[in-house]
Amino acid sequence: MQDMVENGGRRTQLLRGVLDLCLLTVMAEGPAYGYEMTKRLGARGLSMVGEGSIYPLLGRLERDGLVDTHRAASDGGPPRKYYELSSLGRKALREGVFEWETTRDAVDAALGLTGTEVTA
Amino acid sequence: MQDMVENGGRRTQLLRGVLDLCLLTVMAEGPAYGYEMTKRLGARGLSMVGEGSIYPLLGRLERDGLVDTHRAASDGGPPRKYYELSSLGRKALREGVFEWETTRDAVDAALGLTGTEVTA
DNA sequence: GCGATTACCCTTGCGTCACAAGGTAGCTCC
DNA sequence: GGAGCTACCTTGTGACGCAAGGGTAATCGC
Repeated sequence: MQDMVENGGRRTQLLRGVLDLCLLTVMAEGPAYGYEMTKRLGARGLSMVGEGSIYPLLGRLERDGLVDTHRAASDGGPPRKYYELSSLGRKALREGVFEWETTRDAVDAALGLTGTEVTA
Repeated sequence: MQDMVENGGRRTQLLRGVLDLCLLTVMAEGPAYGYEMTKRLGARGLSMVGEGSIYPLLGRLERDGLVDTHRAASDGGPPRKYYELSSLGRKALREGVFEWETTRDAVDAALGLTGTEVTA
């Protein structure tokens, strides 16, 4: 039950406050539905983000007016609920990414990771 | 009461899972006491990390055996409680920083920030 | 002596949020 | 009819950053 503590407890914490941005980014490339987004996130390196994480999150985004939704039949299975960025969502994404970059750099500085890195 | 929502709600979330690493990093440069660390963190760009955030955290680090502590008189005020990395803490710091770097890069990728940046 | 200020410690309660687990519905293929 | 996939959603738990509030010791001005 607490295997998450053994596995990726820190990772879980580290994803806080960015998962919504990741989802918004995925949508920024076109409408998407929940089940699909878990896979897309996995393909981008966020391997372990499951449905239990994103559906509540998507609900919040919808409630806050950051996304518009519509349902459409799927070729095999229950109808899909597509999520799409609203203009408000686009703004939130821009601001959120900025906050991420700022905080990320501050953390890197605090951890003494500045400059020594990389970037390729 | 919810001004934190207006101020830095996301920032608060973004600091989750890294604040302990920041503290451990500060200690890695030598023993330090709580009150001082708030200032040192501020000097490193983590401006608004207050005592209410770090004392519970320090308690956790101590409980988990990542730091050793001792008290010593101060020149003016109540005695200071100095925190110092244990070897277990040094290990946790190394691993934690690695997890931070990994997750940070995955998030950057998910947000489409790869390569285009910077570093200066 | 006494209030104010500063350095320094700590606890309580709150709210957010990622996640595991569990549940439902529709379709296909055997 | 059941195995297996897609696809949706809810409930409960736990972690943890933080504001607020409280306490103690030294110093300074009066």
